[in-house]
Amino acid sequence: MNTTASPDEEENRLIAQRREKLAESRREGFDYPNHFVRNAHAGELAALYGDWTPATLEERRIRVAVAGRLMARRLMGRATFADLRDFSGRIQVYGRNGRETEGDRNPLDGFDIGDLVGVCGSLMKTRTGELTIQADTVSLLAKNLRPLPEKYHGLVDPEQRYRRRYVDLIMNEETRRVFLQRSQIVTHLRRYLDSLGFLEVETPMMHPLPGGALARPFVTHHQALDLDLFLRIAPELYLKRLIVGGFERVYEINRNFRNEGVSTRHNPEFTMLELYQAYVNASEMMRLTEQMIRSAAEQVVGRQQVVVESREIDLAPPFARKTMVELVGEYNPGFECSRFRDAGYLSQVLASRGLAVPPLVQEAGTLLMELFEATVEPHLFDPVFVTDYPLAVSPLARRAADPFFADRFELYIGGRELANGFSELNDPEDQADRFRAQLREREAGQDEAMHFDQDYIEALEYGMPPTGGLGVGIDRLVMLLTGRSSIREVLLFPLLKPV
RNA sequence: GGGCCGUUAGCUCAACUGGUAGAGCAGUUGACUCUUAAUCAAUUGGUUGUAGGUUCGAGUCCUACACGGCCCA
Repeated sequence: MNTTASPDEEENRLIAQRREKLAESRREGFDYPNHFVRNAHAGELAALYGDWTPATLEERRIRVAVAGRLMARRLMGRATFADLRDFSGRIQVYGRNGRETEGDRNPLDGFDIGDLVGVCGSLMKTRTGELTIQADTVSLLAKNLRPLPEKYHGLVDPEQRYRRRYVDLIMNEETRRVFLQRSQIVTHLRRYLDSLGFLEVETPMMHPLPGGALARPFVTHHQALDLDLFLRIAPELYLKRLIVGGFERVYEINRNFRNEGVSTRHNPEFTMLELYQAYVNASEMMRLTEQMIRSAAEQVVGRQQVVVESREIDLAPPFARKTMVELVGEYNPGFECSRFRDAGYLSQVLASRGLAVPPLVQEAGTLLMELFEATVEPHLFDPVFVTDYPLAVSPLARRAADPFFADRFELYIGGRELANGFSELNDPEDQADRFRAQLREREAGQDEAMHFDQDYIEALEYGMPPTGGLGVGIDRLVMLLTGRSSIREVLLFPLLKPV
């Protein structure tokens, strides 16, 4: 490993000073020890001893050993107060000259804010009644060489918060809370599905053929096999192979990769929950979706209401259910709902809204979807299941009673698409036809269209039970439940261009 | 991809119509034995994102580029 400091590190005098302090500590025997044993966590002490009287504390002499990061220091002559923080929370440490084990030295002397230290001492209360560790010894566990941001404002610059998330996490309680909640949400979803008898599985992230969604993939290459592979855009086709195999309830929570732009709502890699349940249909998937979201909100946020853009959203089921045509009519005054199959009419409506129609798109279903996305989607604030999606935009979903539509829905909350589900197409001949239609779109230049997956067709030919499927965007769900409006606020390390 | 905004000390921010780059925190030195954004005094610290241009003179005006934020597609 290269241990020479780079030029800019040598230039910064604050870092240089601390390097010198580290060198001094090394001369005194410091060697990044790992033998410090804690007997308490900082944030738990108040609950355990907070209501003891000063006299009782003095009498019982509760000995504690805690470890964490020094977050603040207040020097009062021969007395020093410091804030020590570990994952559980904060405790105040008091150091004073003339304590038994340290001679006339203050045990808190010589440390910098940001240092990781182990503190041994006994509990006491200050004049203001704050539970505090009176330190006998404070030992350095790891040196903070790069000064922390200012204590009051913390780290504010979004770019620095994303690039140096570790500093953001040290400094900002709010950031810690969001990612703690993200973890709790994912854990909760797993428990919830496990309790319903779902089996968590892991399917390939590297696909010889991208499939399961309409998106442009990332390409990678396997050297030994001299084989191009695609980072998966969706696990769907593999999960349904498992349904064929007899696993009747499966789910996967994992990353998908789509080669698209980066924005407040898109990151090239994002996390999806996909689940499949044999012998149920899309209606059952809607019920599962609303119950699962309600339960996540209750468990993690503590209530069924969340606030998005200072508007409260009630997540109590059942969510509204409306058809796409119905909604297009609702948000486009004068729209003649009965003409939804009329491609010419739909093109005309789109044009009158100033929406350019791509030349590739002529099918009524695709045009209806365009119109929906442009004029309805952003307004869907309260939870609503949009049902009756056009078959033309649903190549993996079962036909509805009216074959213009698929038995498919999407859930919208807060103007964002949160979930997508349908009754899975299990007729191999129909599926082969749909793949062929996708191929025609590819040939016409639509590079997000699907490929023909012969192995998947063969899987269906073994017989797949009627199945309901669901995909939930985990990042968006976390945004909803934590009240964040940018996906970067719920990704620990969002993609940024290298500087 | 387009529009608007931003980039100044380690961090958070100032700097009028172009005229000597400042403050708070952090750091350093000193005072102070119950502070908690401790306080008081002194003090160090800058290639103003990068590269050009205009000008007697540019943090400020112009051009390009880099990175980011917000909005739109």
